[in-house]
Amino acid sequence: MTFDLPLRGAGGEPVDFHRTIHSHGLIALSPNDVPDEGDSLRMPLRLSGGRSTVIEIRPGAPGFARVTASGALRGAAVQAELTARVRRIMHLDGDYSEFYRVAAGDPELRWVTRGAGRFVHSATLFEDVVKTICTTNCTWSATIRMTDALVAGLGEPVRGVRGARLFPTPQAMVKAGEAWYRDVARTGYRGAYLRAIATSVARGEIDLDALEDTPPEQLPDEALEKRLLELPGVGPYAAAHIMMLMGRYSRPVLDSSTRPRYARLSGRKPRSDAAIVRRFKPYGRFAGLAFWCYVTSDWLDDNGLS
DNA sequence: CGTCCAGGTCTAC
DNA sequence: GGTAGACCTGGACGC
Repeated sequence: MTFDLPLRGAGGEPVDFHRTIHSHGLIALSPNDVPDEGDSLRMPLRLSGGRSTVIEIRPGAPGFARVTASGALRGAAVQAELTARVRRIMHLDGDYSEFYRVAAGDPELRWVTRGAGRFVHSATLFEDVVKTICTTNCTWSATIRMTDALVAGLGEPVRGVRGARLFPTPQAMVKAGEAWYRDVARTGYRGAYLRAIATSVARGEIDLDALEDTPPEQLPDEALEKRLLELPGVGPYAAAHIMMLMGRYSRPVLDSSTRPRYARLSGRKPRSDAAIVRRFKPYGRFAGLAFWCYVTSDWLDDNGLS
């Protein structure tokens, strides 16, 4: 099944496909992929009715994304489901016009107004939480190794697509057992965190999807952060990171990668976290996103200060 | 071969 | 509420 999706935000703002799928590195982790030299996004999805597919999202006609889903999928209901999934993955229901309004007056971030800054979500928030844990206190190569092991060992195959697997369900991650995390996935001390989180989700003790679907008016960022910090292995860095992946952009992701990046790109000596927070204060609920765009502005080579 | 540390967090003061 | 020390792992270093 193939269909096109208009690339517009909820506020009518532009969405730059390329900048969106390169918003952060997490999206290239297994089982997702950014093939074709980074021009498309491939992602296995579990669908309703026990079906699964691998979708590929690529640039379509100007202003559109082209979505292709593997397998014998037919009918309006499936297309509606896929549309909803892709809208969530690309966060098309988010309104970034306020972010762009502030950025337009910021010479160092004016480039984002062309449609940058939208965070790509994984198939489920659970997947993004697990992957975030796998980024803590280790190198990126270790993150890749651990997520590869989780998918290869516990992910269900996608029928009809050779080699494709879904990200493991919470249930599968509970079932794996302590020894598997230690000896096979080699997740180190993170294994206990991953199992505990998977158990909470599987038992329904925490409903990540409900957290994501609750609007900020009902669940402000402060309260959301508090809930996330209750998860074992989730501290200030991980909470901010997960919140970004939920479209909650108030918290800057401060870690050993972004702090030096900020120092280098701003051409100033390393500054305190408080100074960073001050710099992006004008962005309000988008302060964390502004910081993220700032420290990743050299990821794509054509982001001159236009 | 030993030490250090990477996209931190937890626990114990 | 703020701050040392421990913590799995494995790649990068210095010796």
